[in-house]
Formats: sequence, structure tokens, C-alpha cells
Amino acid sequence: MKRGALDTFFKPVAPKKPKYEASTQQSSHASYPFAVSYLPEAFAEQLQFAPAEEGRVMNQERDLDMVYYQPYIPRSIADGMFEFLRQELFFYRVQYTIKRGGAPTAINTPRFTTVFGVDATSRFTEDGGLVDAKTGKGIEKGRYKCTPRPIPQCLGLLKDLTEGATGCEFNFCLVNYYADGKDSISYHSDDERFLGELPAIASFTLGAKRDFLMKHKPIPPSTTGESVVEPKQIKLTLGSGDMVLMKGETQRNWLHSVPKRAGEQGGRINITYRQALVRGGTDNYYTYNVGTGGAFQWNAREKLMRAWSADEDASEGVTPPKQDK
DNA sequence: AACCATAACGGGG
DNA sequence: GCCCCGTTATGGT
Repeated sequence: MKRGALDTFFKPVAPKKPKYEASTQQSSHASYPFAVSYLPEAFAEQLQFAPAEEGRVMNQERDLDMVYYQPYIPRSIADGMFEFLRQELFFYRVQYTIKRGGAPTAINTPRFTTVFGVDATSRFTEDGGLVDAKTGKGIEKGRYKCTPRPIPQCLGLLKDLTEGATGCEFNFCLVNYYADGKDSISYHSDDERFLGELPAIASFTLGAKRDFLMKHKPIPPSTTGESVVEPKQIKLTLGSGDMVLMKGETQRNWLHSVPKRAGEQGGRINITYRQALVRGGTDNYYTYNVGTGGAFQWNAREKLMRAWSADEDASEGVTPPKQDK
């Protein structure tokens, strides 16, 4: 056998080049299960070129008012940002019960979620405290049933840039992780009262492409007896770095979904920025995007989301102390 | 907003 | 052009 072959066999595999250069700074808060790294500087630099493409106005159908950026985040960094966020954020698999045909039914939300932000009646101070938006004084305990979480630097940077480019204002960031084609979200509108009448929502895709379906809500029969033309269903295949800005009448009149898909699909992260106007929005979002269960974190070795435990986190990369007899 | 049963679709042979 | 069957769409709960 050749000498080189043995060397190849025994030499430990070269450590994989990291997909991103981790920052030394972190966003911390008492409400976080663990600190979240700042966005790597290389990504932050490239984000200054966003939007990478001019937005395409989509208003060809009735009540449709959106802009499609293909992409918004430069393709050169979109997959890297996907890897970064999947690794550095904590996620939840929310469970709750609904009444189905009178009987309580368990719902396991078919995706991982996490949420940051607080509605417009409050704001975070520099040190992470919550104060009333008007008076600047500490909020009464009891204003929220949940514990609102400030938006970490890595997601706040993209929020600020998007606000600047679109002229919209956001105070919430929802993140969804679709692990594979079985993870999905069924048809719904983001038309909750606490978002106001004509909400603007910026929705980013990172990682695997997924179909994004839109259909008009049922149109009530016209009182004059004229026939109405149903708007066409729309299918967008959202790729890594793409962004759709939904605004105006869109949420009031259209439903959207990311349906289950057969076959092998990689993971996809969806980030949405939106503005909640009143307190009810804050508790609602934390109920359905954080829930009451524990956090999950991406395990790169096993390639899956794993239940996070404070103990294991503390001993990460550290040899456990020997026990004396 | 999800599950599930069932219908409709559509590419391969 | 038709059948097969996996995938996708739809409607009731």
C-alpha cells in the first residue's frame, strides 16, 4: 500500500471551515435562554448593499399591494446568514389546544418559531428594561402576561435597514424555521386587530426555497347581481435572500400559506418584521411563537433541533471536573 | 390555524 | 389517449 494512502486514512479529517466568522459580541437579556451572537461583520458589510435588486411591484390583482425583492439580501451572504441564524437563535415548538367539533384537540405547530419585540405602548431601554413609550417610566407589572424580549442586534440590524429602505416602521420580529417539507403554515392572514387596519409586513426567506401561495378571500356575491371575477391564485417560489413586503389592502383581503411539500427539502428560515400597536399583540405573539415549553437549539453534528439545557450549555467544550471518591 | 379525508392533477409508461 | 399512482389542492371539523 502506498504511504500516502495510510496517511489519508489515519489523518483526522480537516476541521470544516466555519460557514461564518463568529463575532465576539453578544446580545444578552434576562428573558433569553442564552446570549445571541452579533451578526458577523462580513454579513453586516454586505447588508449595506441591500436591497440587492429593485423591488417588483405586485398590484395586478384586486386588493393586492406588495413588493417582491428577488433577492433583497445579496445571494452571496444569504445562505451564510441562514446558517448563522439557525445556529445562534433559540427556537420553540409551540403546542396548544383548540376546540375541534366541540372536542379539545392538541395542536403541534408544524414549524419552529421564536419572537422578539414589544408593541408600541412600551419600549426597551438601553439596559433591557421596559418603560412606557409615552412617559418613559417603568411599566406596571401586569401590563403583560408574557416577558417581552428585545430584538437582538443581528435581527435589529436587518430591521433598521429594511425600515430605511421601505419607509415602514417595525417593532416585532417573528422567526420561523421549517426543518423540511413536512413543516408548513396553512392559509391565514396577518390581519389581527393589534396590527392596525393596513399593516405592512416584511417577510424574508433564508435557506431552502419554498412555495408561497396566495389566494383572495371569498368575495361576497354582489348585490347588483353582476358576476364577479375571482382574482387568480398566486404562487411565488421564494428563494434564499428574497423578501416580500405585504402592505395596504393585502392582509385584509388575501390569505397566504407555505404548504407541505413531498421529497427532500432543506431547512428554511422565515423572518417577518411587523408593527404591533397595542398591548394585546404582545401577549398574543409570545403565546403562539414562544409558548410554555423549553427552547431548542440547532445541533450541527446531529443536523437537528435539540432541546436546550442550561447544564449542557454551561459545560460546552469544557472537560467535566473529576469526581473524588 | 391544523388535521384529515377525499378529490384533482399530472408525469411516466 | 389511458391508466397508475405519488403529489398537490380543497373543504369540513
